[in-house]
Amino acid sequence: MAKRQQDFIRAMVAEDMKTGKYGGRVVTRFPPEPNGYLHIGHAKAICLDFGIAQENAGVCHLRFDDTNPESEDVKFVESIKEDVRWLGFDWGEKLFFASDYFERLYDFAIALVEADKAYVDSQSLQDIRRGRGTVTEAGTESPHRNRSVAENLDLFRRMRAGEFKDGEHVLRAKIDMAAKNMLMRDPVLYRIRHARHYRAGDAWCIYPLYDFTHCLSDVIEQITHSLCTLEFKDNRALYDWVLNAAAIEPPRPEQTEFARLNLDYTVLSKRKLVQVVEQGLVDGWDDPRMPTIAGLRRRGVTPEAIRTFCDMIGVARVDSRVDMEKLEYAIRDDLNKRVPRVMCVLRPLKVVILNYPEDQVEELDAPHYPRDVPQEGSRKVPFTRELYIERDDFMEDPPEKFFRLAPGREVRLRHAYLVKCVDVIKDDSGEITEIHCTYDPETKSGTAPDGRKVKGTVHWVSAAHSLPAEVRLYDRLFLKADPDDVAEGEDFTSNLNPDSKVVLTESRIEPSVADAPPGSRYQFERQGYFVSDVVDSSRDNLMFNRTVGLRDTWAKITVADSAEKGERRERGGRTAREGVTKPRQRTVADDRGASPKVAALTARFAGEFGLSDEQAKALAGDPTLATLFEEAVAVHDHPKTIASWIVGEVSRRLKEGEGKGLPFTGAQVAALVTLIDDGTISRTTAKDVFAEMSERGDHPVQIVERRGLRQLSDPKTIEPLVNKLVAENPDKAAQYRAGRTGLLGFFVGQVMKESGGRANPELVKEMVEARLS
RNA sequence: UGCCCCGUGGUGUAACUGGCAACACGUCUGACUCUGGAUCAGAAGAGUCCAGGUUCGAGCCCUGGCGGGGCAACCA
Repeated sequence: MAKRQQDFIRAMVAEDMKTGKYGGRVVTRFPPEPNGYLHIGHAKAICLDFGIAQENAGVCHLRFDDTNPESEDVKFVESIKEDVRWLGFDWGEKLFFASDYFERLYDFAIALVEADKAYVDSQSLQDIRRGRGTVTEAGTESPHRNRSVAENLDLFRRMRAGEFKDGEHVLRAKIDMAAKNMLMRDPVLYRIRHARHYRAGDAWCIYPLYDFTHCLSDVIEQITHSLCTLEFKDNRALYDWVLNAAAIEPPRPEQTEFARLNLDYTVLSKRKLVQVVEQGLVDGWDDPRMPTIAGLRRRGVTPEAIRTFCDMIGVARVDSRVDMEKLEYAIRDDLNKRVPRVMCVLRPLKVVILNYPEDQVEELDAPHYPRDVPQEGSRKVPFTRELYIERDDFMEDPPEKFFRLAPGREVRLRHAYLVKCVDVIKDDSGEITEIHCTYDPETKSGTAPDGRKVKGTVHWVSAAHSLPAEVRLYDRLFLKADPDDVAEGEDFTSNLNPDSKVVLTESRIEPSVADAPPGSRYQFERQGYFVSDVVDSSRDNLMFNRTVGLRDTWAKITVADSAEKGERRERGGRTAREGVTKPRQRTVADDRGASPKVAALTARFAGEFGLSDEQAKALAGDPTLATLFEEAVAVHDHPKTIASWIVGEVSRRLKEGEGKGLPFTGAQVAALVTLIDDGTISRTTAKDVFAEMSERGDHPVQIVERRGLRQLSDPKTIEPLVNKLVAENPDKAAQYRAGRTGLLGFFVGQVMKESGGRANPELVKEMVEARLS
């Protein structure tokens, strides 16, 4: 079974399920603020939140994070619900509103005040800002920071009671005005706003802020995994602080961040989307060029395609920009399998079949799907003397690789006869107005009885029977993959693609589509996927939106040819993150940052023990490590090995342990190194022993004896292992002998694993090399 | 400039506890075809930002650089 590749979040959830951290529960939430429309970036989050719940038999809540009365509205609540449902997700009964928690949040706040962990600040907005300091300078404490609990309580209650005007007071957490993390500099928790809330009405005049609301809402709803985007990374400390302050014990909700989606040639920030709509640069929120769910829907994209796309792009912690091609692939892949084919001529060119009877009409059978799509259905297409074909499908003077119609050439009319161009009619200005052809009545099957081959097939409609239609061709909204890549003084709107919408009003479509309801999707053969517009299209006024074009290798050839004539495109080559390294200048001596004491110690370690400057500095810089090192070298005189163990393994341990200290002494480290030096254990084993030592503080010698970890250095013990492995992997052995020497690692690694890490790796390596040579 | 996060083919993601750098999109061949679509077969393309170090062995561990992003709303 090919297991689906897991992203780091799914791996984490799986781990939590395994360890029973939340007793097997998985509860996620999708928490939009009802102040705008959802876009494809939200779709990624929705697929994650709902997807992970689904996969783990959990639930996902839809929670509106509606704590800002000034920007929120029911209309957004409704559109968000519609979009989530349309995407195919179901929140069941789990529809929540943060505004419904106002009373409970207020109680939490009161408790915080009572615990002296929050206070009412009466400074002006400007003073609060000023007092926060900057990223490089600590903030200053508010003069009101030390108000008594009783006074704070009184003030906060009166804030709620409406005794003050907007901005007169705020409730702030009492944390640390000097915190490196700006969010921890006594963040504002509540503010006064005499504004009507779309849901809570006038019940409140104080409103909680995000950092206070979100984490406690998660607690109220018993969320287990609170997933959000990377820009909330720094907020996590505050999230945890509030939970601690509210005395919420684990298992409790935990926040995990992932990278938001960036898509090529479009923008996905609420602010910018608002801007293009409000400046009238697009035709509203559901303009098919918009990356909004509403826009994509109107464009004809299916929810399945969006979900597939979200699966394809994965989830990670790195900012990235996804190719538009990936979305287009997902759309085509889905539509190919499900939509009927019809013929529509976008830019008509009249064709007269000279030898076809004037008033004859043949109803030709045309299947709705090609052979390779397992769907049934067909329709009749009327064939007559006068037809339209695509202007692009005729060239008077065609290049080599042009397979379509040209003077003297024969092509197949899709689902109909072979026709040959015999004449080209032009008007006074030289514009081609009409093509004259003859047809071969023997070729109704689409093939010629005499076996002659035609390379090209073109689509067509009957001039008399076809229906007029408007077709809108949509393309990427921006000219540049990164719309923000602009010259000084310009903004992203200067990168707008002027041709992102091309309206064709002269198009002709086959009559079979006449009665299909708006929103019907088709593939217009050889063109692309289209949908009849849900708002504009009607029986008498057919209008279609292009969802996405077909893959077009002909277009690629044309582009390539013209590029060949002009300058060659630059290919390959790294531009983005080229790491240029300046030569290192710094030495221990000129290390300005270090205190004199540390510098002296560094110099002593380097001099006395012959350590590298880097190593010496690493040791000297941390008192715990320095002491440990001195203890160890006093017992065992191998400073270099000891130093590398301490700098490498011990320091890592120290970081992971988060200030808990080390359960072992320098003497124990020395003992461990001694075991390595005298060959008692392999280094592989030593790491294992070290792990146990730092877990429980046992003496390495005891660990080795108890677990029987002595190194295997006898070739006779190792040989059978090597032989067995080589016998079991004849193909790999052959590849190795053929020169794929990278496989050495595989063989050595396997033997090491087989021996429980006890084999002497050098010996193993030698033996494997000898055995395979 | 302080703190935090992150650097793997052109793009997005994988790589178990250090052990064959994998998958998808895109690109390029070829086959097939009544859609220059789809499908099928195949290929090219990274030695993992750089420099050191530890190790038999490093994308993964350590040190230092470089590069990108986030944070100074009474927004979320």
